[in-house]
Amino acid sequence: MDRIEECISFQLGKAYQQITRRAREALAMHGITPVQYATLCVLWERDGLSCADLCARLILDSATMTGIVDRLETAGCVERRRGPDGDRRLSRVYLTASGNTLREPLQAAMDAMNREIDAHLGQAAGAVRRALTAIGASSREAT
Amino acid sequence: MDRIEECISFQLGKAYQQITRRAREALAMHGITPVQYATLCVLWERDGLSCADLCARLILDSATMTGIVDRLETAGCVERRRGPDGDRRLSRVYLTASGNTLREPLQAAMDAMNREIDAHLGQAAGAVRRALTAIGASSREAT
DNA sequence: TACAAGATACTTGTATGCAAGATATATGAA
DNA sequence: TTCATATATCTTGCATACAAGTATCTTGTA
Repeated sequence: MDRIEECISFQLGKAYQQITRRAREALAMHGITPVQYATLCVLWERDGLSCADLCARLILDSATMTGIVDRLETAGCVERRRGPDGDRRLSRVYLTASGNTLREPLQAAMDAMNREIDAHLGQAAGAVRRALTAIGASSREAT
Repeated sequence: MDRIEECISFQLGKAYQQITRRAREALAMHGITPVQYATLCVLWERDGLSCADLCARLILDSATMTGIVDRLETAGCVERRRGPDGDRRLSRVYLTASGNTLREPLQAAMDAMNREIDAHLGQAAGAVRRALTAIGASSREAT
């Protein structure tokens, strides 16, 4: 394990870097970043989630989530609402009309990219997906 | 591809996030970050490289490299030297005694982690490594 | 030689990502 | 009721990561 290029942690990081770069380019014309897309994705599936819900789903720190929602709100894609009735600590995140309009083009772009990666992997795609999911889940419950 | 968890780009990102977290914990006692370790790794193999050499090897932006070398220099692991003889644009990065002392414990910690990941992947390790390397290399030359 | 073009490192601005802590709110026990 | 504790979000500080631009130096060419 002398050369850094032979470390699986390095290989994983560079693969991630490359995919992120391509996603950034694919989404740039809409002014959305990859992480912002992931956040919108969860909201398209179920609107009005709290920041804590989004953090759990996207496996992100609450400090990171605050900034992401801040920028999505500034961009006019979502808005925070703190219900005067419910728990006033919670700030629920709701899609705006603009946020919903982005769904079709963004999902089309990202689906195309993900399909391309799968095609690139060929028969190994299933094994790679299982391996990545296993690594991602490993010892997260042990924390 | 409705749920973000099913996108390979998301799975890749979360696997990377998990590995980075473990590497950060393994290196924290030495005050070194994962990227700083990768930089030292390259220098242990060949000392006195320029920033451009390090950028090419680690596939990083020169702006990122400046900050990493800054912090390694502040930590006393390396020092920059601009030869009065050679190309004065170049600033070569040299390991200090302290930087060399870190080699054994850091490589031991990271080798153990990488072996653990490989063991976790089992028979799929080879295919996963090849897939990650292929993704990492894809269309980088096309830029 | 003198200048255009390229290379090298650095700076600035923005966006994650996490650690640590602050603030406001809710909830349970005494 | 009242206070300790827990929760949800936000703030601050630091470390990547990249885009865009700057300053300095080198080199090829007229």
